[in-house]
Amino acid sequence: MSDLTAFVRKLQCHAPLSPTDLHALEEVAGAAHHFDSGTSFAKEGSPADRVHALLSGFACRFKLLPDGRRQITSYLLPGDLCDTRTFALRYLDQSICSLSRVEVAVFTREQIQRLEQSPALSHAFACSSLINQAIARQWLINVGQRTAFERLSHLLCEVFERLRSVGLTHESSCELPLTQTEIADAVALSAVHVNRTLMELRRSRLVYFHTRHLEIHDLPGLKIAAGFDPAYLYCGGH
Amino acid sequence: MSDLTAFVRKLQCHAPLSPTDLHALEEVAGAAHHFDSGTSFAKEGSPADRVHALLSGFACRFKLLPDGRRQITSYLLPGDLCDTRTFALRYLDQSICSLSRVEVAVFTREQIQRLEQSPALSHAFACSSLINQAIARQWLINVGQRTAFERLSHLLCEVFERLRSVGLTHESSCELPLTQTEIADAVALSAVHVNRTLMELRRSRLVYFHTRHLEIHDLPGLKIAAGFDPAYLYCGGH
DNA sequence: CGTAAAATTGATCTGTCTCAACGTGGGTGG
DNA sequence: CCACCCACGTTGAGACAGATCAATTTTACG
Repeated sequence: MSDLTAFVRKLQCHAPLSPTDLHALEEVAGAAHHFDSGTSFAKEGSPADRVHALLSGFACRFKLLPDGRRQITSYLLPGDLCDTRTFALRYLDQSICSLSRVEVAVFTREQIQRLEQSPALSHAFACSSLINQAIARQWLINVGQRTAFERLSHLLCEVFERLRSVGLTHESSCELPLTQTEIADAVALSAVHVNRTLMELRRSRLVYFHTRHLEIHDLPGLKIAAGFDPAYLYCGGH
Repeated sequence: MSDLTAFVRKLQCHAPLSPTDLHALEEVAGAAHHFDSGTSFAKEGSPADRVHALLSGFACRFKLLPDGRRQITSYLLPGDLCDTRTFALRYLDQSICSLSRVEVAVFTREQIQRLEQSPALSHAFACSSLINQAIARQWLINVGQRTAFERLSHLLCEVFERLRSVGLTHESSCELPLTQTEIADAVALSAVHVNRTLMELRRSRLVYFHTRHLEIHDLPGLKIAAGFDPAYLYCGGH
């Protein structure tokens, strides 16, 4: 039996789930799949016949350019769900790859249809999709307009808030199983410059990131440096 | 009575619409709204109680940073539709602003619900949302990984294909009512550099853009320069 | 026509990249 | 349990794509 805590907690940010809803989710989620770090469990060009929910660990969507440049277009954190309307298109336009050991619930079209008969679940799925779109737009703003320092600050604020909404932070720290290269490909900087900028964040006494562990020393300061407004994450509640 | 041609044509790329569907659309679209260039007809922070479809003209979503930097996060071209699930969230996270004189159909929640009772329309709306998401991801890749020359090439390829799918191109030219500044804020370059790069595209005999009119002299060459793969636009058909 | 917005061009500056070397820590096999 | 190894992180120096600043020209439009 897999642990749906993060997933359920995230959905409950958007709509109160009835015991029936919870039961339906549990039944359908069934046995979760486990994948090691670095596994592409959804592949660009393959049929769009499954929807994934990440139960634990980190994953990402990305695209490779022919010459090797890579852009990570989103991080999937515990509780995150792919768009339930994916079935409308024939094939996936991007791969999803685990960045750590992950636990993934896989839903078929029929299962999603069944779940969406519950207004609460249907509403929560819709919110989830819209928020993912808002996050994607924020990433575009990040990469398009912000300096390296602001960019990293913003990304760290966002990830911290998203993890907090599913209970995966302590007071002001969290696990962040990402290499500096994986951060670099998300914010569109070189790994070298990410390293230098993380140093600068440390020197500014805002953030300390080491061995996949993030400590935020001054969250208000970090938010100001980033120009971070958490409204788009709708973590507050219904 | 407003002209739904572009909108209908776009939906028909995704699902064959029955006469009943067409009739329902026409009835509901009713009188379109007209706005002059530079009008924000949907405002960040305002209640998400309407869905817009652009019938003619150009518009964009954007976000301003406090110090004036602006990122355009998407262009809305004739036939484009905002996500029909917008109602799931309380307020809009971005403004939509016309870039030319536009004609906009406005739908209420009830109208969308009625339309979505048709499986064909519901499917077409879902496709539309997913394609908009794919476009947003392409823009992130564009801004994150491509050089100025590739970036502009890619944007022009994309816009040209999108306009072509709604019949708004001639053999190899189209109207593009955008200033170089508006292009600059979409691809995250300075207006000066957009200008220089457009010159370079011209010198390369790929593209000639002048007085809001785009002529593509070598579409295959432009696609290669851009690394453009139109699959994500699903313009082909069902 | 006159005027303001948009496009064009040149000169200079800078944030970030690239290349290259070196440090470090955790896992593996002997 | 030690030694090696490899991925990851760190640091320095130099290069460059694109930004910025500042004219000047062209275009759109009342």
